[in-house]
Amino acid sequence: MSMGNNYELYKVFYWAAKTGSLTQAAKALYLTQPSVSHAIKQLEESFGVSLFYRNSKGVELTQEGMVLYSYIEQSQILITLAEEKMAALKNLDSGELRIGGSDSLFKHYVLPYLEQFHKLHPGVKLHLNHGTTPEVITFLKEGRIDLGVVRMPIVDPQLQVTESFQLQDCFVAGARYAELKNEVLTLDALLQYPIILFSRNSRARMTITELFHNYGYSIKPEIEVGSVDLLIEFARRGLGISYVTREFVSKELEEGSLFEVSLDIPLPPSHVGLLTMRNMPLSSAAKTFIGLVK
Amino acid sequence: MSMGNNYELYKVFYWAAKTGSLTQAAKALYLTQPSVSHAIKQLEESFGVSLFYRNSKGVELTQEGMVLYSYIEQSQILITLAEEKMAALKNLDSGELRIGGSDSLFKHYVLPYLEQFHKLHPGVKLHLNHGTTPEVITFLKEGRIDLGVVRMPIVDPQLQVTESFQLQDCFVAGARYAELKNEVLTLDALLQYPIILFSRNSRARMTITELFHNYGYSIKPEIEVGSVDLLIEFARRGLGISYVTREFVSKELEEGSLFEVSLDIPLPPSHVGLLTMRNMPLSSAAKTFIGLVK
DNA sequence: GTTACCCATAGACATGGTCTATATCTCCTG
DNA sequence: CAGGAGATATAGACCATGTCTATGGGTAAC
Repeated sequence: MSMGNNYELYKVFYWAAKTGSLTQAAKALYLTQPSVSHAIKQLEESFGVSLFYRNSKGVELTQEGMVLYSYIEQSQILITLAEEKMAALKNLDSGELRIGGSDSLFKHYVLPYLEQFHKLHPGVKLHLNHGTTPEVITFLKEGRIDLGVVRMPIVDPQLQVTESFQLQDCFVAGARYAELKNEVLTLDALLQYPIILFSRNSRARMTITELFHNYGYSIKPEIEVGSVDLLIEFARRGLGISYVTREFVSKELEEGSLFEVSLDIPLPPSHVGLLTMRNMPLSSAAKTFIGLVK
Repeated sequence: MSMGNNYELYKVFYWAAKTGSLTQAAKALYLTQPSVSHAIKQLEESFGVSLFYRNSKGVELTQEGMVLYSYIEQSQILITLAEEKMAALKNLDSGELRIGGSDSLFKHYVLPYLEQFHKLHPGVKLHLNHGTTPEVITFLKEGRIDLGVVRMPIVDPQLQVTESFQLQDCFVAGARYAELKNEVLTLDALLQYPIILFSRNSRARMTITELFHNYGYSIKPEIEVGSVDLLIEFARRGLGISYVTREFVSKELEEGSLFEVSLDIPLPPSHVGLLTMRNMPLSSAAKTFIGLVK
């Protein structure tokens, strides 16, 4: 009575019962007939019960064998489904990809990659969770997202950071300030104009504030807004000069509804990073997506 | 991509996921922690996917691991149920016993054993299929019954016969023929009385016919009936002398409503045999029942 | 009678699962 | 901050056991 069989035996039993032949079962399992015979015997001895009638045509389940089969069949089917499902997850025929980040980064930066990814792997469900950088980091640590897309720099020993893309922030203005189009302004000159900045707690805002401070100036916005779309819109309507990421206004720059205001100092580039948990395995979907971005 | 894992790995995975700890899983499976660690790693490599996050407190399922677990959990539960069920069948806490035979043998011979068996193993369902000897043999060969209870002799190479009990056939009469009570009749004398026999195709009928034939007589019944009950009833009512199995009329003999008619020749005993298929494994229930009878 | 197809058995062999020993990491505690 | 407790990972040795080949026996069909 050593209950607790090697579960491998059930696989053999399943095929023997299903095919009604130890020989056929052996072929299905890429084994030899004696191996199957031996396996069935082991099961029978462990249960102390005969599972098959042996006859010249093959084997047939006994009453007890049928009882066992009724359980094992379901069990084996589930395992087969599990293996298929795992293969699907691996091949990205299925599964999900959960990304966290800010709306503007999603819209202007992540979207094309997502489209590409979705085209390649339409079976993978996409979940976008928007939030601020600290929120995204929390999501990551709670396992609610697979990766985060945020502005650099991030310093957190638990996080793996992949700097993936460089963005260039700049000042832009609309037709109202057309006279600045071919000028190169000093900081002092710039500050004569009304400035529109992103709200106080954003990384871009902190960066530009610090930069001006280093040059001995203090930048105080006329207008503060909470979304990149508003930064763009206000600049277009001539309410002031907006500090935005150049890549996010490429359309407006092309069509001429906005132009870049040149300065006599270089503005620091900002980096976008992909955040993942360090020492945590990535899902196939996340791995593939990151590969796509790089 | 060598899909087709050793199913034993799923058992390990199940316990690791269930306990949230490789160490605990190892204890549950009577393995060491490195063995479990190794097993999980094999699964992960075969799927090309991480199944667990490892942390200092133990392990936690990844998204993919959860998917796998949702299948494997059911599968393992089914296997556990299967093993419990098989143990129950072995212990005769469950299962069924299917016996074929004639109604009279059931009533007069098998019943006490069935009662005893049922008392010992109330979980085993009993199925009685009545039929003639050839029918019972057919049932056996078709696997519709586990064993048959019939009169001997049976000659069939496919059948295993266990002679289990000896019955003595005899002639009995009722009050109407009270004058024979202390007589010892010759066959000749007996044949002066009306004889009641079982129907033509029964083994008892053939036996007695042949016996008389060997002594140079021909026995021709006044009345032929199709059941033992009628044989008894007719004799009691004085319609003639019935040839019955003594053990089947023990009650009537005791209470005096019938008495045995002695003859000057010995009547051959008849044997009841338990029939099973030769070279076919017996269910636990059948094995136990046969043991009980012997 | 003979062929062909089953399953059972025996015994040799080698794969691979399991072990011990050790490393590494994290968390918690004094 | 050092050190202990407890978690998993790794390396390497060993031997159990699963698998094979070879063979036997039985039955059905031609």
